[in-house]
Amino acid sequence: MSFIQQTTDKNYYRSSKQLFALIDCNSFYASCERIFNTKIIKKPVVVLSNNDGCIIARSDEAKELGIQMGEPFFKAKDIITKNKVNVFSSNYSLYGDISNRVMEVLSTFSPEIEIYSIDEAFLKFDGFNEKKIDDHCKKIRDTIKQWIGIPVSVGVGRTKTLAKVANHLAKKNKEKKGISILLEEKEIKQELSILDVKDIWGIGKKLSIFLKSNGIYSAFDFLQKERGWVRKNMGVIGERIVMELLGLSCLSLEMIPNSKKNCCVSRSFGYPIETFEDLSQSVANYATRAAEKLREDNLVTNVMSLFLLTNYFNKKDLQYSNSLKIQIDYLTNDTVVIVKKALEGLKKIYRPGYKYKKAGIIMLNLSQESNIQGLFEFNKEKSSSLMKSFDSINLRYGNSTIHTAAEGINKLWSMQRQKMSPCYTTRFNELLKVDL
DNA sequence: TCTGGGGTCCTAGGACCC
DNA sequence: TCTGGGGTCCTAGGACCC
Repeated sequence: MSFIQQTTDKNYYRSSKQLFALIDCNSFYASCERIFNTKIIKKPVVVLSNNDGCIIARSDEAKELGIQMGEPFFKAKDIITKNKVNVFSSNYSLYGDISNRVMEVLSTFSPEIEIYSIDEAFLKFDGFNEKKIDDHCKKIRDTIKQWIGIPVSVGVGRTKTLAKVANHLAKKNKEKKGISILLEEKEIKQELSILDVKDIWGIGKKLSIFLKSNGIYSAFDFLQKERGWVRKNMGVIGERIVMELLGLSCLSLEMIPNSKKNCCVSRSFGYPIETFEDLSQSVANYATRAAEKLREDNLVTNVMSLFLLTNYFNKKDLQYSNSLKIQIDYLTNDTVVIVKKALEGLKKIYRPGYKYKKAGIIMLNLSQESNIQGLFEFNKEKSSSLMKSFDSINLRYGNSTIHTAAEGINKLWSMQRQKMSPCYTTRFNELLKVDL
């Protein structure tokens, strides 16, 4: 028996009182660039990943030109030049700051908010009069646009997954004007029957290929499958998606962000690098940043993983990749210790004769700093006062004002970001430079 | 020439124990 | 010759997300 047969009588679509709204900023990074550069409004805009490698955000005008998400920049270069597309390197401090402002405004519209990503948040609309929801959504959209200058889409449903579906419709159908409220059973079924399985939240590339090879093309087709089949082939995740699409909420609003379990710092190099010297400078730099990130969140660890790899796109070159798990004898977030351990690890997995493309560090099994106790109290205090000075100097005078000797001075390996906009909202000095 | 970065969760299978 | 079975814990890898 399929899920839908089992559940039709129970009429889940009407049973739940709770409502979720998903607010999603349209082409977020491109929209951020537009706030401070009015000349590019209504013009095609794309934003590139680190190293100006891939296209990671596109304005509607850029989408219409056929530029694909995730497409390598060099492949789209012809279309970009021909159509005078405005191109920006990513400027995460700008986007992060704008995101905080958007979230702050959103939180005035409901006491229950989950910040889901840099450009998305779920709000809970419990106890709202359904007739007034549309007005409320309009107000959200207008306020964010007016106060911050970012266009958003709003989708409302009885589960997070249905709110995602609604948001998808709000974005896709122009006549909806950025708002879609999906609560009526008939309408839900209608929309699910034309929703491609690949567009369901939680179903990615692999699963959608698998589903289509089994004759499942729409979300509605998916709901026709027997429960046992879904469980067997897609595990609990598949089952959960089905329940959510049927209006049975399985995913709750996470108002308090869980503390991070891992923390990764990795970059592709601006140029392929071969020497141990260059590689160790980059690893020292990533380890330094990783330690800083831990201190920002008051976290510590005693285990980390180091990895490095060559460019697998470059078929002519010899390929090598390796990773190493590194244990530290005590919990720490001390830059000096973490850099030292990372470099010791690098010696073990570095092999000469390869052109390295990327390296990174993952801090694992993170726990709260307050957990440090016992034998290492002495070291802890000494280290944390040094690290505090380290962090406050870098905060005041800019990143990497102070750094460990291992990071080196000639950063040949560092990223290329040729088209970056100024950090309008976060770095006064840079703004001055530009204005002058 | 040029192909991102940072996360989460789930599962299968091995190690180990009694 | 014949060599248990069930439980737990850990880890690597795969899938997904933005």
